[in-house]
Amino acid sequence: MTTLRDVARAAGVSAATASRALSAPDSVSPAKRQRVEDAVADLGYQPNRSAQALASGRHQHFGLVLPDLANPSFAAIAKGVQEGARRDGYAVLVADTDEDPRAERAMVRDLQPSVEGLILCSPRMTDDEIRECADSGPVVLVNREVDELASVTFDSGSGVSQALRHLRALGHKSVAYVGGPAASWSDAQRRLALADASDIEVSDVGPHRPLYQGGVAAADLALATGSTAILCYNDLLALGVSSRLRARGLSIPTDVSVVGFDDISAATYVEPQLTTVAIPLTRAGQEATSLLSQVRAGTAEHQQLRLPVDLVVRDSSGPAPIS
Amino acid sequence: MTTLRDVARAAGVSAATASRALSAPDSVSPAKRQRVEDAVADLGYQPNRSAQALASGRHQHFGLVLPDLANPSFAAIAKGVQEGARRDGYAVLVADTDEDPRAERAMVRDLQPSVEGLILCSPRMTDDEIRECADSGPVVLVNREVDELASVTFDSGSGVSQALRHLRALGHKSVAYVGGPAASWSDAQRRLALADASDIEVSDVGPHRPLYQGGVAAADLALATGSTAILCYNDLLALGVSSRLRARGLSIPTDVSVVGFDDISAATYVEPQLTTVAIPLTRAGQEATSLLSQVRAGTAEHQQLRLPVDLVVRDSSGPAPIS
DNA sequence: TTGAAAGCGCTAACAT
DNA sequence: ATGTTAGCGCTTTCAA
Repeated sequence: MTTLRDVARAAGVSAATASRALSAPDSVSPAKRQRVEDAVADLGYQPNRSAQALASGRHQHFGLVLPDLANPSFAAIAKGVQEGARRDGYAVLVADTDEDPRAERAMVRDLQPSVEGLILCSPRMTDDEIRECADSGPVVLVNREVDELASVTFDSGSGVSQALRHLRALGHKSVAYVGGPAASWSDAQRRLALADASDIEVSDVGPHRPLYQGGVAAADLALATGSTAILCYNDLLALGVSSRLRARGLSIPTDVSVVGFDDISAATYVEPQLTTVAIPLTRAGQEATSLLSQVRAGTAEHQQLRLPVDLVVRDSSGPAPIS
Repeated sequence: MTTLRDVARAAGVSAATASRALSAPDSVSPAKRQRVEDAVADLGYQPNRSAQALASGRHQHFGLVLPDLANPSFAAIAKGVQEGARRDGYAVLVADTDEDPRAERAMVRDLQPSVEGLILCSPRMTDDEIRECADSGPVVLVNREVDELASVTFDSGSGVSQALRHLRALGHKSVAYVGGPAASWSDAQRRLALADASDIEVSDVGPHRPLYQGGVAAADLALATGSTAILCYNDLLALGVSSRLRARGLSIPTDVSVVGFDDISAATYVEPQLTTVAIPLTRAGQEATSLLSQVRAGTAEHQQLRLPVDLVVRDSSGPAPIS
């Protein structure tokens, strides 16, 4: 184990100078800086991160807490967080809560002491719990808004409107909404926008686990509403719905139109390709890290970023059947 | 910031006793232990991880380096690593290399000083580079084997054999192989098994990025070989191949059979559902953490775990067309 | 610009 | 079982 003292000794300078040569090169004479750099290379010196962290109070770690890494939407956000963090010189501690709010709370507590800031992705906790978390350290929310806290969200309202206008233009007069987790903020957002819809009848099919199997289960409920179109909380659900519908002998979009949310890549793997509201997941992850840096700097106490979303029309939506 | 000294003072004990009360409760009298626990609760004490790490040399962090978080196979492995690590009381630093071997090398170097061990998932580096990494700290490989290093892999050979037997039984006499990244160890393994095939003619369609688009591009090449079946390096590729084939007016499995590798969930979202070799991805992640613990303990220097795989027959494979 | 010195908060001998 | 003590390796005042 070669330490900074070894480097300093080899370079014939003090430990302090060696430290400075590495962290603030301009505050050291070129000659000594060079000697230090050479010594570092010679000895293959690797700074001890724990010691740096302890002495400086900075560990260059961000934490990311999300409900499910295997969910492509969250994976995409995680990827964005990665990129952003790396760009800013941070490493990312990832915690997967398996959609469990209790585990979420616990993991936040575990993580918080070892990171400089936390990104909570689609947290399932209550607002109050989230506020508690934010009291213990810098926090940025993704896909959720809580008063006074920094967050990156998506304009779900606009997404719902775009989807509804699209369906209305195709002649649909009724749409069933297959909801996501009851505790989901973005699901609530979507319901809000749905409630505003005046020119189309909306039937709520209730909450579902935001997974393919949930969609399979929801399909029959949605169909029973007599709606000619089905809007889903996310693509996984929409994929499940489509599959079950086809299994029941219905044709998409001839008999019923299906629209999802997220635009995960699997949306284009299926036949017919899924019409969906595209959400800039990866970008959200990147923005979240930038925001987190700002929150730490006190520059963006409670900035709420709302990213635009876009309806991507593919083949799963078509004219309403002539009744 | 409340420190252990504060807790000790509040509990009327020394810092050492407070420390012990928390890390080795049995080495402290029940009375004092209780007082310490109360003080911790009262003051809301959170240990400083950096200080613990510096003093003890253990930071309770594992590192996970993988090519692409957005790839469902790697996400599944990451999820397993998460679970395993958490079970063992470790947090996980994740680094996404974006399939870039250079980035991979750099990230390993960055990460290594801040973790107690590294899990390298499908590394794209050369064997020698990997050995270098292993010289700087405990390392476990996933989906790759290097002499003398601990690893968790899948029995690709058996997977290929199972797929080939299946196709052979269906009357296929020729199969095209759509390969993965040229630098991929598991791709090489599959090619090895393919070379052993005696009762079926194998055409190699060359390496491809292991993504849906790669499959779309590969489909025409595969078809041009005149094979009646196509085996793909992974499901993403198989999905892309299937899609392109359908677009060209071919029917699966009537005209051509398609078999993938991995059994990602999207394999069941599509029509026809994909016949594929199921790989215990999440389990591999868990096993990797266990192995890493053992490697650290010196208990499993170079254990090489090879997990069994299973052909899952669905609807994308069928009898060879009558020529 | 440089070095000496004082910790950061904790753990781990060691002595009791 | 408990307290005392001495660091872990680094950063960062403070003086020079």
